[in-house]
Amino acid sequence: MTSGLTERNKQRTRREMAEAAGRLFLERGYHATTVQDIADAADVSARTFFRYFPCKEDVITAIASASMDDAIDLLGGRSAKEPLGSVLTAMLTVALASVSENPDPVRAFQHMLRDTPALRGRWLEEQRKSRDRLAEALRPWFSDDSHPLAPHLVAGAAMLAVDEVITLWVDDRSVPDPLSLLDEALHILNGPLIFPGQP
Amino acid sequence: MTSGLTERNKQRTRREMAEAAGRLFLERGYHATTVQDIADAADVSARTFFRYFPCKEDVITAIASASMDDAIDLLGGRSAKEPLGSVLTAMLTVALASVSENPDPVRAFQHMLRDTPALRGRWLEEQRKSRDRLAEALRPWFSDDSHPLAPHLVAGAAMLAVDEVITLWVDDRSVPDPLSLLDEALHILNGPLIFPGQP
DNA sequence: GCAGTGTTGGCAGAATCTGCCAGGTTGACA
DNA sequence: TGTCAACCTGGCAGATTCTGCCAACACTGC
Repeated sequence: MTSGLTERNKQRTRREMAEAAGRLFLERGYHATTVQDIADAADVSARTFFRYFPCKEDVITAIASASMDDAIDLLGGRSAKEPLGSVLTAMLTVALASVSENPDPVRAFQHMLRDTPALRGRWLEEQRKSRDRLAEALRPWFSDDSHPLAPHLVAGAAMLAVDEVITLWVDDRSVPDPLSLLDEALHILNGPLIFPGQP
Repeated sequence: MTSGLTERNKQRTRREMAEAAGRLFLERGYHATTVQDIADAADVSARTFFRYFPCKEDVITAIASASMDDAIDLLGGRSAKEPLGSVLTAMLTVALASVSENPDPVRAFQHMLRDTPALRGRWLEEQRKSRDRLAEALRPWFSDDSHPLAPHLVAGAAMLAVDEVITLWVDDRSVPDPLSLLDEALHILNGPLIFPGQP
């Protein structure tokens, strides 16, 4: 059963390890945190850690996927008759919600990511997976005779906008509101950006 | 001296290690290849390997950066008076050159990458760095009063097109020519893709 | 309750990565 | 050409990451 005690215990253990890892990485850095430290903080053995995550780096993906998953799930409840632009902006607003709500922890986390190549790679890979899932979720908004790359390009453009907005926002404290910046980015992407003369 | 014997020996050692690693990864897989194997194939000690690359995964970046670097360097010799579209297509043609010229090794390498999360992360990180370098190289094509995100979004869109084209090409052997597919992707990105109604 | 399945912990061992030092090679100068 | 300083290399010890194995325990379904 998916709602049995065993399953709930596993989810709890997984969540506790991910939270402990995120906290310890922020406190003392990735390399200064051993798997034993994370296991101790989550009150399990180091051997159990590797049963939940293939390697130490992978614990970051449990954190990375969470935010985007909520946003992508939102598309399932939307009708394909709504304009693509509305559902995209609604989804990206959800994706940026945690950024607007508690900016300081997000900034610290992004700085930690930037300074840790081992984690950055996994983070980017998780982003890449979210891009593919988003493309799949957007398929109902495209007709059968549209180009096979179209959903992937739209999904990629959306993820690109979020990525660049966050990148700018993390280092520039004068950026007032990530959401309005995102809106500007989306409208630039919507215009003729490769061949400026040809609309 | 940058042209001394010592420097040339170092470059040769680095190249031999990268080539040996790429060959061994393809032959027997990433995890089945130890650093000792790579060092033996390049005729150095394992200790020396870690003097050239911070970790085993990083040997892949020496291969990843090469292709895009040539393409981006091409922008330095172009005038900012040329249309953005022309220089972008010229650059991306260079970037896809090795794909068109020897497709089979590139396909095998991409499959190996896809099946090896540890390498995929580093590959994506190198792609992300190339994106930033490309955005910087594109700056002359943007006026001072254009949006600060504009070069980054154009660079990101270009890299996105290449990425999705290669992803489709790797698995679908019916794709005739990656270059014409790239052209289609660029024109889709150039159109109103987020808000289809508003050009 | 009881058998069956699945999860956990501990241990041994391989592989990755680092600090350290001794020995050899290279490059600059006389 | 000879000498010295700087650098590169190899080897070793040790910490950490990650895996295979087995026994003990907890949960599930009857």
